[in-house]
This record gives sequence, C-alpha cells and structure tokens, in this order.
Amino acid sequence: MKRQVASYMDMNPQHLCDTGLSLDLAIGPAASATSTADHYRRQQPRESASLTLSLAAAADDDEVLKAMQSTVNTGEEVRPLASPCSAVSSFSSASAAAVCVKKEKDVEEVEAERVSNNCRASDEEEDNNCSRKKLRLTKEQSALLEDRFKEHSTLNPKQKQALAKQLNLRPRQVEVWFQNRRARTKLKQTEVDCEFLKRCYETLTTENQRLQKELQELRALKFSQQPPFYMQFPAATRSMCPSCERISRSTATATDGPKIVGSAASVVVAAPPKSSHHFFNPFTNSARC
DNA sequence: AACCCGAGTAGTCTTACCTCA
DNA sequence: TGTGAGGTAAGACTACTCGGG
Repeated sequence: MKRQVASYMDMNPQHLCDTGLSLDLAIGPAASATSTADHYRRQQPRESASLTLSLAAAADDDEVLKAMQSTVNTGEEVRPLASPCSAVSSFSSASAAAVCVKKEKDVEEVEAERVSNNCRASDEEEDNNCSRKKLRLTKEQSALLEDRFKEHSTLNPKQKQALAKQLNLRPRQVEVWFQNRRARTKLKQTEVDCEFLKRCYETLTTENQRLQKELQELRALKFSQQPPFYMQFPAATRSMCPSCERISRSTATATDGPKIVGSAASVVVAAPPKSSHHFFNPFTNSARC
C-alpha cells in the first residue's frame, strides 16, 4: 500500500506492514499483516487488550519503550487538510454549485465555515437535526482537546463543561472525544505490546533452535564416545564467558554432563535466569551464557 | 437510579488508486 | 500519451448502543 493516509497512530497495523512486520504471531490467527486497522480492531480478542509485559526484558527493550513513550506522549493527529470542496460538502447539503463556489475560498475561510456548520451547544434543535451528521473538529479544537488529554485522560463534569464551552461544543461531544481518544491510546498500546511480544517470541525461538541443536550434538557425542566425553576434560578448566567476559572456573566433573543436557532442555520453554548463566560448553571448552 | 467508562460498531468523510472515455 | 471524471476500497473519525462498575 502506497497510500499515505495521515494516521493518529505512529504504529498502526498498516505502519507495521510497511516495515515488514506482522502481528499475526502475537495476537493470533485472526489478525494478519494485511489486516486493516478496523479489521485488526474488530478481530482482536478482549484478552489481548490487557497484555502485560511480563516477559524478561529483551535486548531492544529500550527501543520499544521509547516507541511506547513517543506514541503515547505525542499522540498527535496529523490530519491532512481537507480540500475546500470536501470540507463544505461534509457539513452541509449544499448543491454542487455551492460546493464549487467554495473552491474559491481559502482554507481558513472554509475552516470558519466548518465551525459554523457544526452542531452548537446552544442550538438544541439543530442538535436533533444533525445528530448523525458527520462532525469534523477543527484543527484548533483537536489541538486543544489533545492538550487537555495530555494533562488528564479523563474529565470531571466541571472540566468537561468548561472545555465544551471553550470549544463551542456540547459536553457530550467532548465526552465522546475523550472516550474515543482513550480507546485509541489503548489500541496503540496494545499494538506496541504485541510488537514487543513478537520480538520476544522470535528471540526465544532462535534461542530454542540453537539449544535444541546443541542438545542433539551433545547426545550424539555422548553415545559415540566411551568413556563419556565429559570425563575427558580436566577436572577444572578456566574459561571465559563470551557474554560477560568473566573468567569462570568450570569444574567439569562427571556430574556436569547430565547437567548440561538438563540445562539445555530446560531452556526450551524458558530463558535461563541470568544469575545462573554460566555453564560449561564442551565444544568450545569454555563457559558461556 | 444516575452516571461514567470500555468495547464494539454504524455511519460518514477523505484519500488514493483504478478504469475509461 | 496525457488527462479529467467517476467509481471504489481502505482508513480515519465521530457518535451511538450496550453492559458493567
């Protein structure tokens, strides 16, 4: 998709698609990389909305957190300027001729017209008439709402009234805007969480494959050598952990062999705790993480 | 009972893309 | 080949309903 629709989300599904990432792994088969934002929203199970970052921090954790922060903090809405014609057609049932006349007007004029065409707080009758008429907030209104949202994501009745008055909107409109804004924020957060979990999944999968391979090789060695291969190593070997570069004194005793296998097998589903990350690698004759 | 909120969704608008004359 | 009009799909946005606290 080359379409460059301005989005209120920095990391919406389409964005992820553009970067070659997909969400299907993280949120299940219902959502795919090609799913639209709406599709994604609707297919997403409720449980996923409360995803927690319970996995251990990954290497790129900071990056994810940064992204989260930026998406939450900015929350800016880059809406393309509506063309004069479409702006007018959005808020009045004027004839095509009238629409064409608006082409002559500049953007500000149209913006002002949009305000005047909006349902006003004081005009109850008009409220009924245009109850389902599409309202498009002006840039100024959106900006102020965003500012208030940054301060508080919820409003008390007093704040709502004041803001509605300030924006020349109905309190109900302000209330709905905040509800939708919170929903967008939550959705965005869910997307970030999904992306983070996906990366964790990929990392663990890679690690799992590596360990499985290692385990296989260890087993092959174990059965091909008599006496057991681990007996051939000196009782104590100095080696360096390639990750933390600490010299460790690995004691390759007879009990170490099965322990290695056990360790490798146990990491299939869970990453080993960092505190006990030193173990002896018979292939490199060194301890590693 | 009234109010607010989240989730889901309908309706509307905007834009990009495609086809065709 | 270039271009403008018309149609359409997708995305964004606003507002509504409903159930729950």
